[in-house]
Amino acid sequence: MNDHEERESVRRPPSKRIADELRQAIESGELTPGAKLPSERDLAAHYGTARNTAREAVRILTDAGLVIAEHGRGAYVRKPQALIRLGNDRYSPKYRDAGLSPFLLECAKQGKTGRFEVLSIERATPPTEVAGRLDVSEKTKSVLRRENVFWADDDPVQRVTTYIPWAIATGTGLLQEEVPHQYGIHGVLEDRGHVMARIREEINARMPRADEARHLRLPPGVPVIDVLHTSVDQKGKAYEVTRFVMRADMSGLLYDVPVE
Amino acid sequence: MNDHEERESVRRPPSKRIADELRQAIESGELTPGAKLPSERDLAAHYGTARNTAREAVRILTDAGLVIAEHGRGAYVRKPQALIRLGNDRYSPKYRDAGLSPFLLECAKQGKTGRFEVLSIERATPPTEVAGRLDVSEKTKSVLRRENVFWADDDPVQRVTTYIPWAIATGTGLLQEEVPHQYGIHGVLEDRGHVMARIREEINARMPRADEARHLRLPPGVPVIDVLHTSVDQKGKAYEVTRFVMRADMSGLLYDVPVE
DNA sequence: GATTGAAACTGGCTCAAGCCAGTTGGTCAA
DNA sequence: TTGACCAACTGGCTTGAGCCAGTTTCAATC
Repeated sequence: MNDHEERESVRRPPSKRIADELRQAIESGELTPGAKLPSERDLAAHYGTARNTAREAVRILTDAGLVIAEHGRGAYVRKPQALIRLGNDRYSPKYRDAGLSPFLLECAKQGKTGRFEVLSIERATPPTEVAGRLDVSEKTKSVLRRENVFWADDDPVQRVTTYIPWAIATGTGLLQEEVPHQYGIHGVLEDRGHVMARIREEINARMPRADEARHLRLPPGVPVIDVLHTSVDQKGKAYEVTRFVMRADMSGLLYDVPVE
Repeated sequence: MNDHEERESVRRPPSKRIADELRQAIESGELTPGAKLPSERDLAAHYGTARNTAREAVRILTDAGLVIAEHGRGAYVRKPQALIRLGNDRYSPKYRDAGLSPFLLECAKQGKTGRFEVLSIERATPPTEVAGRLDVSEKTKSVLRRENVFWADDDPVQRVTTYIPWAIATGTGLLQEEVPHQYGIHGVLEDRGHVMARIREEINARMPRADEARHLRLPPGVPVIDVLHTSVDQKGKAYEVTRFVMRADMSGLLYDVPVE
């Protein structure tokens, strides 16, 4: 649009530029799932390109699974969908007994050095699937969100996002003190008697989002394994939701974890 | 090309028809991995279409992962590559003790009815990865190959291909008698004292081949889980190689199998 | 013999136009 | 009210042209 942008992306072909803008609109929530995209002819007119070019942009999004095109009707933003659902299970708490997180223990078993990098700790509004599990109060809809990247030697292997209801995070004084990395927030909560079981609710393989691909240094076209954990107490009340996103080719670190 | 074909595929667009022919050439082995495809301009001239149409055909194969296009060099048949490698492990022989194959037992657990359909039993030359494991004699390179489709209720879930060295298949009289379906060739060999351990050597997720998609009734774009087993005796000599290809969304039937 | 450089290839991407085939919503007649 | 039909939309696919940017090859030059 302006000089500045053109200089930076001078070689970005128009089809990809249009796709970028549409993708941005989708990922930012401006275009919600189910929303209809402008028709190919409208896109072409709006961006001043041939219809073929606009069509190519839509195709890029279709290939990426963000959009579904219906002959005669239009193109629509797709509801998120897993490529593979591998199954559900529970896993044992024996790793805590060993004094290590499962990830670090697996790294050690495989002769690698595991470490954490904290990307952010902040107050946030949880995504719907997390809010639903956590039963966050409708008024506040507020959680403590922490994002980590886990490394095995020099490879970024896992991205971990943890969500805890804001009331619990403040009520337990989680924010007032240093959180030991090797246990994570999960471990601190457990020390306070909050967590009794951790349920591995969903295991999926899917294509990574742009930021995930960046953090995990993924080449294009490589899928990730996506695991959603919920931590519950004896009464089944959820205190924590954790999402692991990991390089599929490193998932031995995940799947070698013994099943209860 | 001729009247007959045109009547049958009158509505198949040229781009897809070209893609079909190239795919056929690749899957039949006429174009081996690494082979160079004709250039887009040559394809267009050969089929009497615009270059864009030939280009679209190549793109279809690129999207399907069969071909890789290199700017300035050409398009080449890709070497088969796994999308995801999940890991290696061994699994226990306890299912035989239960008198059921793992598949049937899992079906029962999940309240489904499991059954087999035999597609073929024949003498064949094994693919290289199987020949390598089986250590088949260089001269004959001959195995007994059996192909099954496994059903859970009315869903085709698994396709199973079993390879046994021809000498063993004949030596044990496997061909002279009815092979009990619930055990498979593996079970018959075990009865004869041949099989001591079954090693799950590779677990991959990948896109299905055309025939696999057909047998498993897979919609386009859905990946499969691909597991390669090798059965060995005490001395580590391989007697059988089995390949399981299953719907990824039914793989609970596989992954719920306890690990030793 | 080594280096350079141009020509002849390759795929990447776009344009402007057109026809086909589905979907949708309205109009008009029964 | 119901049904048939048509017009205006949608995406699917093709054409034939052109320019760009990589790679390869080979002949001319150093």
